[in-house]
Amino acid sequence: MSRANAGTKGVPRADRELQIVRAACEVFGTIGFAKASVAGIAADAGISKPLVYQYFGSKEGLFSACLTYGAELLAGDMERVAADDSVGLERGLRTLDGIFSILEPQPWLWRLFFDGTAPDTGDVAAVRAVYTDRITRLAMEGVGELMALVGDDDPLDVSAMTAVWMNVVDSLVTWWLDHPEVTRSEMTARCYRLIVALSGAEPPAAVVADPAGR
Amino acid sequence: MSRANAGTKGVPRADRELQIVRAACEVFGTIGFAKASVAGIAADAGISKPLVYQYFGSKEGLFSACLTYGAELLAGDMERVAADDSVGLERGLRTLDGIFSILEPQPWLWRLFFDGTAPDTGDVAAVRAVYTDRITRLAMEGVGELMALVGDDDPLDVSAMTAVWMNVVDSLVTWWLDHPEVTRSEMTARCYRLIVALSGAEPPAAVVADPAGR
DNA sequence: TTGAGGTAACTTACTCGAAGGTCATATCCC
DNA sequence: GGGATATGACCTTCGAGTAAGTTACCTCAA
Repeated sequence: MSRANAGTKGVPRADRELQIVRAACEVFGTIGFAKASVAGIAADAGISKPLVYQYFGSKEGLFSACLTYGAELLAGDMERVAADDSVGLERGLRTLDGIFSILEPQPWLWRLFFDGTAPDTGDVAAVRAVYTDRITRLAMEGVGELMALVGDDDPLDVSAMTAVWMNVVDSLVTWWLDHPEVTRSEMTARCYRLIVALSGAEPPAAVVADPAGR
Repeated sequence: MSRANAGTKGVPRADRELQIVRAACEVFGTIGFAKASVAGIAADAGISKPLVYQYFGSKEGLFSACLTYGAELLAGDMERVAADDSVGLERGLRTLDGIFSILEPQPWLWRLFFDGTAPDTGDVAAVRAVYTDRITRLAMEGVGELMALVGDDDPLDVSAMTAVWMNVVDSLVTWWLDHPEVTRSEMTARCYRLIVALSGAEPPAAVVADPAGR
């Protein structure tokens, strides 16, 4: 008796893992950890549930892998921007544009990181802590520079403003997801205008060719 | 044979419903709809699960009631602020302070509204739509005034900025929850300073007696 | 005044389905 | 044969929702 596709030593483990992780990222990032089912993810990836468990051990293990995959992409890009010599609002804009470029083909990656239904213990928490540290450090560095420019160096103020900044990014991405007809460059231009509107001062405009967004 | 406390016609329905809703708000707002269990909420409220179903019909029905309870409090206060004659950043600050005053004794109410794990269909969606409309209208009105002052009246820009503003509020509240030693008045003063730092321009300072927050 | 019936408040003990996780087995390549 | 890739069928747990019964208060006729 032959089982469908059983034993087909078709795909090397590393490739299969990546394929599963990509499918899982979309599901987790779209409907959240709690609502996602492993069987559904396996079906999306075109394989069976036991294979997921063989490779990732548990639903949490799979989520950890997804978190690592997505966060590494984002944190890497933010560090690249931070290594440039831009400061203040320009750095903020460049960071936003980098995030948009990564999220353009796979917008759900962002929500992976802010998923309130994911476990906050064990391996998942550890992975998240690593990347939260890396990203928060970058954000706080940038926000600190900005606030020093305007003369406020109260550490708690910087802390609160960092939280605000990270949520501003979150809200801009979320808004973008709700307006799929808006392109990445339009979105970056929009962020430029909003920042100008908020701050009054014009930051160097090197990031966007045309602030009107066309 | 006597069942524990069965038939004790202790509490009128309206009182009991309020008691259940309050307990449920805390649970839903703290761990989210998906992770919350009706049995757990019943236990917290000090009653049994079937009573919840008798009064609210389903888990979703209970959540709808919670949403209505919390959103009515918040929307009511925001409308009160909007009815004042403050504009621009001052109105933003007054709105924040009003939100803080409501959330001070029951901070979890805020999360109720932004819970991504709650169903987005049926009664819950309808209730949320009603309050989203009410609150977004107010926010967009305030943000629109502000952006008109700086000469940007692009509707999509106003829409995006409204999303940003609402998430800024969210992030400030969340930051506050993570720093329980900070009092409401300190928090309002902090918001004042952050807004000043962001905008450069000083808004009328009537909301806070001492911007240094002491 | 009393007690019988109606009804609201409340519970224990269950059903049932969905989803996490496991087992035994099949196929293929070296 | 041995190890890697893969699966259908199963077990188990958890939680939403239900059935059926229990107690207490209220009303009203005799």
